[in-house]
Amino acid sequence: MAQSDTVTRILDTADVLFAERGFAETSLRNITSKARVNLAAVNYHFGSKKALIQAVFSRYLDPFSERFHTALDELEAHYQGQPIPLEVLLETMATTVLAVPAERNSLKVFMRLLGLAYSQAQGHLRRYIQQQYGDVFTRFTELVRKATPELPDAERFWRLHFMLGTVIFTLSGLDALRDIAAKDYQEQVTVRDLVRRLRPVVVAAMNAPLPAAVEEGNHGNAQAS
Amino acid sequence: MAQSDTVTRILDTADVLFAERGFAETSLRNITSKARVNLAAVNYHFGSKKALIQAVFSRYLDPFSERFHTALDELEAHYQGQPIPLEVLLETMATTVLAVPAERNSLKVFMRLLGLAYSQAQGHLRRYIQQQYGDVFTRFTELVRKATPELPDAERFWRLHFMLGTVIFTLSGLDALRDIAAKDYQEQVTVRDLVRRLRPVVVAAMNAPLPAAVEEGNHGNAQAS
DNA sequence: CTATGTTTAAAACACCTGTTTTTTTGGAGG
DNA sequence: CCTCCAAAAAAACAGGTGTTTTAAACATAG
Repeated sequence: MAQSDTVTRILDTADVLFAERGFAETSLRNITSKARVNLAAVNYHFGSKKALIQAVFSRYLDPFSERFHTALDELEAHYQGQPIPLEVLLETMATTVLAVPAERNSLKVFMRLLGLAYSQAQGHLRRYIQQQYGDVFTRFTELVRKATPELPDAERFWRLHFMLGTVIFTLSGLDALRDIAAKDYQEQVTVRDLVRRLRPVVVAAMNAPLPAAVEEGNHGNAQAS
Repeated sequence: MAQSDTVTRILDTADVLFAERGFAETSLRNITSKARVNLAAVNYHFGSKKALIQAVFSRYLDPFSERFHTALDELEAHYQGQPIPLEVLLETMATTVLAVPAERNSLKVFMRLLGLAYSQAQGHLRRYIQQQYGDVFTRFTELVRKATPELPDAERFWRLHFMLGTVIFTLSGLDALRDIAAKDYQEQVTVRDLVRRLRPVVVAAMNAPLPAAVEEGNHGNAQAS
């Protein structure tokens, strides 16, 4: 066996188990026993469980960040300062996202981690991601801004996050949704199929008409927080 | 103190903590100590932690289910067999969702609980919800079906869940998004404001053109699962 | 070969988990 | 008064958690 075969086996197993059961519900003993590796190996090689989770995370985000940067480089070179159409930008992002975990079937882990990063209340994971990979996202949103000049900044911000919610929710809860879909319709969906379905929806959502101006009157559904 | 003040205090504390940290990350000792209630009270009054989680859900879903049924009754009576417009259906749902947790500021809790129910892999919560409240959802989707007759069933199913993801992600992670939004734009958004922004986006997403038919060729982005 | 430093293995550690059992409390009805 | 019983409190239980320590195996350089 190779020198750091243990590290790889831990990462691969953790990857699968995190996706199946979540982070808190997956114990180190679960991981190490399934990976046929000693329990102490995790703390030896990674330092802590939290660091293991980040390592699993980096294995997705590092290649994604790199590939997405070069993909955007190519796009910008091709369009030479002209605004890149929204469809092209979205397509590029989808392609890059799907290309990263193509070898494993663990797009779900990627999405779940992303979802966690946002939903974690104290938000230290969010800040870590923002700090580590924020520049790619900033670059992307800037290109989206040029592609949709008619959209107010705040509106674009929210719509992008609306769509982020759609993608994260759908792909991270894919197994659950697949169960429901399989019961009602016979169809067995693939991720490719889902992306095909997402495309027109996202484009239409981004290009939706602007919301009506705010009314002053309270129509009976006030909500404090 | 009233007789079952303990029960209420447990429920109130539990749903705040569940929403903040998730189910697995929230211990009974966390709940009982913050609620200033004895640890054994949870198992005494609810039977188990799992039953407590379901009780927290019921406190939101029972009133929601009831109100939504009567709201749909009124709509059906008014439209007398004619298809109810999609905008009206969505507006009714939004109104009902916002009406339920109006007394507390816990729409976030509600949304986060729903999101957790979907993302929890083992899915016992999801099955409980489907079993307990499936009929309201089925009734609603049936009305949506009549409102969008041109949409294939599977397509409508997925688009409804896309939008569910948008709403759950946005409202459950509202604090995080508000933080980001407040930093980049000065604006301080309210839930009302967000619903106003969501409306045209959701409508446009549901009415988006159908996706292109599947191509046979592999364009280099195959994805196993 | 012997030393050296890295990786694995086994055991122990301190703590936290949900649940159960035992004990005490505090009012009702007879 | 006293019994009775639901509710609360305190304590114990059995098992699981992440992490650390101690000991053995291993490969590699001198």
